[in-house]
Amino acid sequence: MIDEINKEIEKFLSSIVNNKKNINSIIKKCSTSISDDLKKGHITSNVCMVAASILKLNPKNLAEDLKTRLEKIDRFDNVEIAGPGFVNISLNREDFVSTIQFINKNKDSFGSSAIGKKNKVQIEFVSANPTGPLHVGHGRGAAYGDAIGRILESTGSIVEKEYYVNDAGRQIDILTASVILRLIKNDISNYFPANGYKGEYIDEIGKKLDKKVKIHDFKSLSIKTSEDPEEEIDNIIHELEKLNNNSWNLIKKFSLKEIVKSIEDDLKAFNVNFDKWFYESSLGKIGDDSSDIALSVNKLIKDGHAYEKDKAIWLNTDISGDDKHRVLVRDNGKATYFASDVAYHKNKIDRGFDKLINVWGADHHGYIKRIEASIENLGSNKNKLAVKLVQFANLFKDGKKVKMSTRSGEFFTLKNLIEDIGSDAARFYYLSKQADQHLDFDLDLAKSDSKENIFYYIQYAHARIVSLEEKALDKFSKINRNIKNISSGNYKECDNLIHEISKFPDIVNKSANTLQPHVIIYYLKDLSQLFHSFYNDNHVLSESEENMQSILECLIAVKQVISNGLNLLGITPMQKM
RNA sequence: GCGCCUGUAGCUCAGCUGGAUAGAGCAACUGCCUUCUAAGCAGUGGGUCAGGAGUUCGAAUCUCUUCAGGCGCGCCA
Repeated sequence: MIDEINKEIEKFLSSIVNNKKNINSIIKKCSTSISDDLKKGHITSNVCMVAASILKLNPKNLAEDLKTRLEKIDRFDNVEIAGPGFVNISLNREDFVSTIQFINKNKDSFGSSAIGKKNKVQIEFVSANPTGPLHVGHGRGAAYGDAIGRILESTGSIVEKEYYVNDAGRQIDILTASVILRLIKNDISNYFPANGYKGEYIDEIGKKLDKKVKIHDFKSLSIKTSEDPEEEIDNIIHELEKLNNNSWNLIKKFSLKEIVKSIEDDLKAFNVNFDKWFYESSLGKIGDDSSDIALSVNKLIKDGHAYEKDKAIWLNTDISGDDKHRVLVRDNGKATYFASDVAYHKNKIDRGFDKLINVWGADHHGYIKRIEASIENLGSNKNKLAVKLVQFANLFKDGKKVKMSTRSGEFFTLKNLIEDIGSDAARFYYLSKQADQHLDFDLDLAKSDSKENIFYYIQYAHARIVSLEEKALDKFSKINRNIKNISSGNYKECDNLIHEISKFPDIVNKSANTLQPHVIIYYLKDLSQLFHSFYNDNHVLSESEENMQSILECLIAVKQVISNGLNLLGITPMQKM
């Protein structure tokens, strides 16, 4: 329908403007869309105001001309000029109402589109270090990355979701040392380094360890304490590796596997599934010329973007406006984490994605420019990469902020959260605010049974419709669904609802274009509000059979839209409450 | 010091590719359950959109600036 109007607008513009360029810039700037409120007609356009400002003409005169053109089309009931020059169009009733049948015919696919043009999009998210369970901070990134994955997929992109496992760094050595030290703690008088991982999960891993792994050798560990805790733990790692290299490697491999598995399980419980788990270690070592990491660094050197200085290798990041050059290979010959990341991004680009989306914690924003520089320097376009920052979420319980400290091993894990309020409510609240802004996550609110709890407010609308359907079937045993009485105008109480559900595809597209799932939440809240209001004003089951046939057809469409919206957020609609 | 983000009703937030009277929920006050789920509905009050300047037919939205808050600025990961 809007396409048809747009065509008419184009015809109109070419009848008053000669300059093709002007026409295009007007079309690009103006918007013709479903009106926010029925008082403004079904469809509204600001094209006359935009055209007026570019052409230096009077917007109201333009609107008059456009109005006379549009009035000739009999699918429109009424065309009005409002405010400074808006053109508001009312469709004829049959067209307006037809959206109900359209929804009920398309069911789950209503709202989906092809605007993604089958572009291959890769979303990398969570990617928490595999050194312990996911905590509530990771949950937000998980909910966000997964939701935009679903939204992009439904709007026609081909999405691959990936978790980057940092298994190559020093953190994994610390993890391994922590497991061993806990296992032999009685033999070395309970010693434990300040920077080791202390959570219970460390003991759990130890308990599961295969009996064939010999920990006996480690008992002879001599501890060199140090002022610098980093140095101290490095010494311990070095000693342990020396005592029994074979067992060290086995324990390391096992610990990593256990943690990755537990992360995967937690994410599954959170309704988040990855297509690929990419291991940093698969990028190889800098000393191996055939490894991804060496190939990347060598290419950068060869192309003149990286250079040696003070025995280290630096990347020139000027191209992205980074404030200084960054080290790829340290003066001791070891590659930095950044070098791995450069290789990883090269790997992603080589896999042929049209778009890369990185979901990062907001504390990494200083890292964006150097990655962009590396992408440009590797001969690709930095616009292929979109980094979406996710701010930390503060957790509130009993009105108080929950303190979290990774160091002490005391933190609210994602698993705790899911057990406490459920995966659906957790996802909902994570997504209820723009991702790059601070979120206060109120656990009490998420469990409360008031209207303030929007999660239940929306679910309640869905459940109420399910219940109405059942009750109506009980009453009439069979319902011949049709929209005759709505279509004829005999029954108009649903009009607000019909108008609202017709907005849904636009909302999904907006959410996809801006990568903001929260617009769907706010939309669902508005739709639910209209439904609850309708529900209170109209006693559906006491309507005539003919009215009820139409009403149910409409409410089933409303239910479908709520369900589709929730599904895009990875949330299961409730059938009953 | 530099960079990024934020400042909208008492509170928590929408609205921000410029557009019609700036919206919701909570809190306060007032109504609505012998009928479909009251986890609901209807109503009242509440705003110099942090301050200032600019761009224009039009600014919460764009630009500059001041103030306030958050975060980041390693040969850590």
